[in-house]
Amino acid sequence: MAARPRAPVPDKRRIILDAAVKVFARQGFTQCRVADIADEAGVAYGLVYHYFRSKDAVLDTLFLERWEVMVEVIGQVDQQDLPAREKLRYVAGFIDDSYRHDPDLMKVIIVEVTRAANSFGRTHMPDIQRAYGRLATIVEGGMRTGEFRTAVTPAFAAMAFYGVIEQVLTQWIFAEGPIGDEEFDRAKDLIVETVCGGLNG
Amino acid sequence: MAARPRAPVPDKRRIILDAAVKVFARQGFTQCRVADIADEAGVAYGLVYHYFRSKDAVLDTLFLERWEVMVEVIGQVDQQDLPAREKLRYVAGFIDDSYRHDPDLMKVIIVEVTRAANSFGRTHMPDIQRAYGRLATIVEGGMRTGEFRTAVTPAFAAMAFYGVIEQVLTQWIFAEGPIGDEEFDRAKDLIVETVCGGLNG
DNA sequence: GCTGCGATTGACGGGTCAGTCAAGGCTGGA
DNA sequence: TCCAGCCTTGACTGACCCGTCAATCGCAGC
Repeated sequence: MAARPRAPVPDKRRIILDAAVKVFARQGFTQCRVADIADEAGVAYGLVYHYFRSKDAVLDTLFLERWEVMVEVIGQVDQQDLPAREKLRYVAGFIDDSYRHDPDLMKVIIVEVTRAANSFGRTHMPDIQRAYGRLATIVEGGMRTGEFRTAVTPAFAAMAFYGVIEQVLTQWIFAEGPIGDEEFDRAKDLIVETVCGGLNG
Repeated sequence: MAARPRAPVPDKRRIILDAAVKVFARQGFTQCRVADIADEAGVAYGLVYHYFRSKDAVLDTLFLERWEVMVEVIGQVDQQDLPAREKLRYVAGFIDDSYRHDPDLMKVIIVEVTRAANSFGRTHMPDIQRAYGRLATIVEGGMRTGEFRTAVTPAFAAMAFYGVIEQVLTQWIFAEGPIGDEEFDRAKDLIVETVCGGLNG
């Protein structure tokens, strides 16, 4: 694919997407108006509709852009020759870093999509399931080598693992101030330690 | 408090609340109109505003009604003389049964409140935190007796535990058909087995 | 039967907002 | 310089919906 021939310098489409992340994170998808996105982007109202079919399409684009990267990463981690626990640690670290790098985007993805059972969560269910499936494959590998117990199914373990991660992110989302670097670093380890090690002594 | 002197037989307030659960679960809080609630309840539009200050107040009432019971139960379980793991199992079972008994209500509570970081989740944060706090107390007790490792903090463990439970419910919420009894029964054990036992062999 | 009052009704006001569209701007090629 | 075509603008349309309110209902007590 050749470099895009047009788009002189300011990629308005990108500017609109970035503005939408901010606005969706601040006000929520439903509460915000398309005019808010346009204002945040410093662009006319109608331009949003030049680049996107609808308000929904803006969120769809944001979600897919990031989610597909994540699914890809999970798949690639599983290709590596590593203990399953290390693979999970890498995944937890990736999601953790995603939040650290762009908390607004992750907030939007989690709050407006992966947990929105009546709207975008339903339309993107196949994408979400794909991520679960790949996590389950990692767990399954760990069970095959005897590294993990088989007390629960790989699918259940994957769900639990992802549930813990989302809950950690949710805490951060609800938190008032910014999160410190130490907390980000610690979280990766705690997530894996909890899910793999368990509470029992 | 004496029995309410009025309210001949059909408690319209209750009917409206029950109808709201159905409608909120089916369409989501934002997507549904107050008229939908009134229609579902078989009641005039204005009556909703006779019993509730606003559409928001209907959801607040539904949430608090159930959430306060849950917080109370968690507190009482902790009073019992049981291993911490059994306490957690009881809590998981209670939430599990809550969903089994009234999936629509639990769906509404989770989707529209505990995970709604931009609206009701924020206003009810203190209530939600209270539940976390009580779970953490249970874990802390388990650590004091040596039953649980102290590899993670009680607060983190409580969060992880609750995260797994919510993720299980979320799966059910997203599922198309009804959930079988066996699956409900199995879930309680799997949740505790995962969080307490861990994946490592 | 009459009166008082809470329960109930549903049309309406006022405001909001997604998406459309016609017009104007800008740029690069001829 | 001129033209063609995409980029950009923002007022406008049509629809939607929350909450109000004036009117009506129906029961309880007298």
